[in-house]
Amino acid sequence: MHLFEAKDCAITAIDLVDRLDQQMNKTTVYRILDRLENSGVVHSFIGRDGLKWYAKCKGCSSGHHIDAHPHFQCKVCGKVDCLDLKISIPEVKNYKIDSVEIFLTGKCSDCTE
Amino acid sequence: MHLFEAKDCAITAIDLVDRLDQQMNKTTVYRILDRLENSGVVHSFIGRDGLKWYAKCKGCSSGHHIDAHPHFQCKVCGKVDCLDLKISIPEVKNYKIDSVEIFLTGKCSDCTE
DNA sequence: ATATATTTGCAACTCAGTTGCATTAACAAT
DNA sequence: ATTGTTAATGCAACTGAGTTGCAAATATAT
Ligand SMILES: [Mn+2]
Ligand SMILES: [Mn+2]
Ligand SMILES: [Zn+2]
Ligand SMILES: [Zn+2]
Repeated sequence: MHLFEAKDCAITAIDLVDRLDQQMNKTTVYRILDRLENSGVVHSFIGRDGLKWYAKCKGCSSGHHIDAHPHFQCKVCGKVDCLDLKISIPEVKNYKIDSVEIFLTGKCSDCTE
Repeated sequence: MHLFEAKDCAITAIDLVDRLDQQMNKTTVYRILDRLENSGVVHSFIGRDGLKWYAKCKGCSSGHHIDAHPHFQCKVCGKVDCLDLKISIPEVKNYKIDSVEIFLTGKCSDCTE
């Protein structure tokens, strides 16, 4: 749909709105993001600040997301990455777990001196 | 500070504001929550909807939170619980991980027929 | 009693995200 | 090409959680 998903790290909705300000309306950006998410092109998650982040999917299809990976935010540069990492959650008594969302924070390699 | 932390599951800030509407102003509720969090009485986290949730701490002290536990939201009743469960995150190359936030969704025991 | 610091109420504000509606662009059928 | 139908966009106004500034009220200290 749109090429602005060439980045391999995540980006906030507002950041996209800002960046595309000259090219399209903010409502349009949000609607395109919705469509991209529904069609399995991007996935979204909520950061510790409550903002919505988007990143491109790998191997998801329309209506079926398989993005169970953790996300990592660097406290120094603020960048958010999708981690290609499988985390297993043990069975929990009295709880039937369907989905897992993991948000890590720390320091990325660029910011480690 | 205030007694409304007798619940053992989590509660949203807006829910508290609503519930205390007759007794105090919403600004006051938010400020008390801030203080309670800073003093280690409650901890907060962001739900999948971007809302802020609060739950009482166990063994945290002023300025030092040790709430590394996962949170679970039931898709049916919407209730959010703190899980007394330790999840280990493996080392990840190029990332120095400081904090871990885990949000699970599924079905709680009350809602399993 | 008086001065000082802390807490509260209120209104106005911020800001990410949404909604309604009119306009435009894309697509099909004739 | 012309008309009709559908989907995509722009714009402005709205929503709702959370914040801020400031004045009024309470509490604490001297
Ligand atoms: Mn991701
Ligand atoms: Mn908790
Ligand atoms: Zn970094
Ligand atoms: Zn339930």
